[in-house]
Amino acid sequence: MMISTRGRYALRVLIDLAEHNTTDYIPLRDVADRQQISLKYIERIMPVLTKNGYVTALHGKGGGYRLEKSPDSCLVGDILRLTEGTLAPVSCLECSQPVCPMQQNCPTLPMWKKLDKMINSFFDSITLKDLMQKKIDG
Amino acid sequence: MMISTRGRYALRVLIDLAEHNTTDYIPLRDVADRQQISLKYIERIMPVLTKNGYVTALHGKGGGYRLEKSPDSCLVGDILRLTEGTLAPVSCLECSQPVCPMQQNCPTLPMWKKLDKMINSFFDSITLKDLMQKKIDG
DNA sequence: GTTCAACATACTTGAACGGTAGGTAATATT
DNA sequence: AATATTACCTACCGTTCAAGTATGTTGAAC
Repeated sequence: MMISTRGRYALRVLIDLAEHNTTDYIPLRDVADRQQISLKYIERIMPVLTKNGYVTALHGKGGGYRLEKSPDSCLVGDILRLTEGTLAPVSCLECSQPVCPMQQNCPTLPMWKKLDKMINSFFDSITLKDLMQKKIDG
Repeated sequence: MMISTRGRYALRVLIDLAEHNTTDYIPLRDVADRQQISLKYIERIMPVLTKNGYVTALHGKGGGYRLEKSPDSCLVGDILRLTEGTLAPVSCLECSQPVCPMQQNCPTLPMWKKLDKMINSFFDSITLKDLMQKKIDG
């Protein structure tokens, strides 16, 4: 599996925040209920979105999260890379992995690289707004 | 990770067999040495390629494997689906998984479906011969 | 100062990956 | 016939990761 629940949940939370956008802060409890996602699990994913300016968080009563960017300026690719770490379809392409001994003349490596580029530019061509407007035809 | 060593090794073994193609059978030992792949591990991957007509196997002394199809008739997509089981980039798309409760109006599902199609047709547009001729530009 | 919410840390459970070990079946050579 | 060689089969193993729980601590509003 290339894209885990981390990235998928993050997208759904951001969309949910956008759809219920007010000047108020929205408690994650509400989002989790609507999206049927474990609250405690998604709680651990949110800080990375806060630190990168996608949302602001407010502690305490009346607190919660508020979307800080307009949905049409949020690239799905950026959000996924942030939450997933990498979108590489094979471990050969991850810098964390030890270098493959066959890398120099591996006949398949160019194919993985090309796919990796395809995947990244696919996600970079889609914004949160596109998803909300169901502009993507599966 | 979407594509594990199973599929990647299978491709490399088939290419290796094609590159050393003779009328003889080639012992997997030789391929494993050249490709620096664990013999015992790849041994377990081969039978699915035998059963699907990609290679014929001969037991005993002088035995081994022989490629049965021409490299330009072997689609990378077929080989990967055979060895990996599925190329689905998210678990939502796997029929083995329980159905997602939000599936009906999930705003992200069409995107995953579109990506899935993209990935499958990408691999279906590449043959073993293309890989051997390094026709893919990463 | 109590309540509510974000944030932090540790732990758990299950599955998968990537392999190893040992044995059996089939074929060729001697 | 015996032996060597090779594919094939089954079981096991160690590590990592996904996904989620549990239990707090910090910060803000009332």
